[in-house]
Amino acid sequence: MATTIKDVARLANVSVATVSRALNGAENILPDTRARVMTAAQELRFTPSSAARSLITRRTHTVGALLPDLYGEYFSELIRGIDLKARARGLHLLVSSSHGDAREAAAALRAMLGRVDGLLVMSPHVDTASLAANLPHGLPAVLINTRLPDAAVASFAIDNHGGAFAMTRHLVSRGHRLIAFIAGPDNNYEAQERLRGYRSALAELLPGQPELVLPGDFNEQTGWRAGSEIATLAQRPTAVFCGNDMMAIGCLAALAEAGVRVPQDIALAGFDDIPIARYLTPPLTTVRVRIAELGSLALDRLASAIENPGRSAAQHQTLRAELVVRQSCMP
Amino acid sequence: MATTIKDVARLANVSVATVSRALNGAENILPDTRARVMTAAQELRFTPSSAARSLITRRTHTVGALLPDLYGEYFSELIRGIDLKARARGLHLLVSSSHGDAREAAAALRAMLGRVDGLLVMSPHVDTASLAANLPHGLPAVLINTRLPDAAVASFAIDNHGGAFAMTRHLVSRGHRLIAFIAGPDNNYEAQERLRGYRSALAELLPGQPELVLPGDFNEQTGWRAGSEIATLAQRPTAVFCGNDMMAIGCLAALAEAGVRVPQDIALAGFDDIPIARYLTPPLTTVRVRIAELGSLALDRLASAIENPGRSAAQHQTLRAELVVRQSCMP
DNA sequence: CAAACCCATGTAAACCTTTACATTGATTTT
DNA sequence: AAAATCAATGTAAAGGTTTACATGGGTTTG
Repeated sequence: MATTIKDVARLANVSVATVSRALNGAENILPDTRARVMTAAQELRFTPSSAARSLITRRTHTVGALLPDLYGEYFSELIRGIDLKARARGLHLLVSSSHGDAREAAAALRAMLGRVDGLLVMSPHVDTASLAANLPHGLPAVLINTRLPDAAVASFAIDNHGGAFAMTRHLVSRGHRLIAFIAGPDNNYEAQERLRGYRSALAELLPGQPELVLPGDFNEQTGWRAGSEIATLAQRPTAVFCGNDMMAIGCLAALAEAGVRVPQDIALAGFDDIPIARYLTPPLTTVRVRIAELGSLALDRLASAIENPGRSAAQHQTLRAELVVRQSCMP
Repeated sequence: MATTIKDVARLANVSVATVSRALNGAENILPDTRARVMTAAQELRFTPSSAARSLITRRTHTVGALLPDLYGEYFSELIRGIDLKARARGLHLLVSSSHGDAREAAAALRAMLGRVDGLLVMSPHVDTASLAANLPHGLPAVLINTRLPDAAVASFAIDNHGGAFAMTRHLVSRGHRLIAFIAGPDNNYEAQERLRGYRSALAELLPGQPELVLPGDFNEQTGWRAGSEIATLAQRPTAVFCGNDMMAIGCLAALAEAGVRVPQDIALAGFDDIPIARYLTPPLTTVRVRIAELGSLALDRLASAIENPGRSAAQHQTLRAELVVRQSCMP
């Protein structure tokens, strides 16, 4: 690290400009000179100071990912998808997470400001989203699963409403009439959309049939709690649709503990199709969301926004969510 | 981003040095002057260029995490633990992953070089580990779950051998004699240690009893494959000890599919105690590894190595792995 | 053969901040 | 009252790289 471009220049008997050109693959340089520079650089184990470089080029070759949390398979998959593409494009990935509220998110965002060429923001909080909208002008950003109607920012989202609607329809078509729904956190956009999908399907397909919504927060524990409650209900529903797979896992455990068999006694469905969903006992019927793909797409869009700062299509793209029927709701 | 410290200085009617001092909380500055600078900075939405700053201070306030993969709950938990502490200390987190082989890892490591103040390296590949040992002199690093006997680098590891030994002993104490083991990847240090623990426990507690080791790679799929094979075995083992929880999940699914009941027909055990382990049906007996804590500890150590470059204790610390008995091996 | 040109390379400015050192004016000491 | 000290602020160098512009030798062209 102590070795600079000057040291290389001295050893190769050229100027620093030539070293820079050789290392960055400029055209107009004698093959012989380039070779000499390369050798010298290798010999000295020279690594250009990225600080100095980005100071002048105004590029950090880093993208920031602002996530609500790093907990569980969902985000694991998302990061995996992002990282995959980031690596392929030679971009570094700066992650930040665990920001409970919008204020923390704002701080995290500000801290990233000079360090990244672009930003991937996934935030369920509506106010955080609006914050992302007043990003420093010119900093490319892509929103993931966030509502931000008229902002000049590209965004990707899962079709949560459509997926939840399809799942509810599927359950209805299987003869279920009383279908419980375990909701996600109130202030979470995805959770809201899924709940809305459940409700509109009920309203359309089973008019007059009451809904049964239990609170949850997307973690196993609240799924477990809801499952225990359902098991003891006087008028027990014949199907439970969980706002995400994690809660379905918790719910499944609670039901098993209470002696309620899935799928014989009750049908169970989740949302996300996290990798282990198919390995549960019984395998979980769920809505497939290509989470890693969501991350990959978002990063690709961000990367092209960085490369062509001009035409930043503030497009919103929705990813279809597809029904995956497994044994957890096949009597 | 176009606004620099000079703009602030002009607006506040002071020199750039004073702005710098005011913003960085130097002592010797008139409260009135400081206030004026703060106001100006806020008004202009000034954010110091981290490139320029780290160019001169030689600090990036960023740590790099080099991970083998970002797949599944294990790494999700690890990153969570790292991120938690990093945030608390005002450090940014640069992640890099998916490096299949040592060459890729080396490239990732080199790319991080100027960008981080320290490095967290988790690599199962022995050759990668040795690579971490010849890091640019002076760059603090902490190794996680990696074998590197005599390097001058701090390291943390789970007591994989002890955990596997304890689990095997537990199974033996429950009366099991033929205990299968589903191994992790060959070239993975953790996998090796766990296998070694299984073997030494067998040798010590059931001398003469043959071992039964099936290949695996730590993913659900190979666990499933091994489970299917076990189900059809002529002389079926009475217990299966999986090298990690992911494979246990796959194995459980395969056994259920084949009509082999857990725990009535066969006992099942895993390793890691990932969050969902307790929510499986039946809840999984496993070895608890405080994964998030492992990450937190490693980051704390790294942070203190960064702050006190002098006394870099190249200590190796082992984290106890503790048995968690749940219903998957209680007949 | 001189002029025009081209190509490889060198020189130096620019990027933005921190900080050692210089300066100033006020306050204390002799 | 002059000298010494001190605190607040200013000046300018330094950090390592890229790149616009300058330079100079060789080649082509008229």
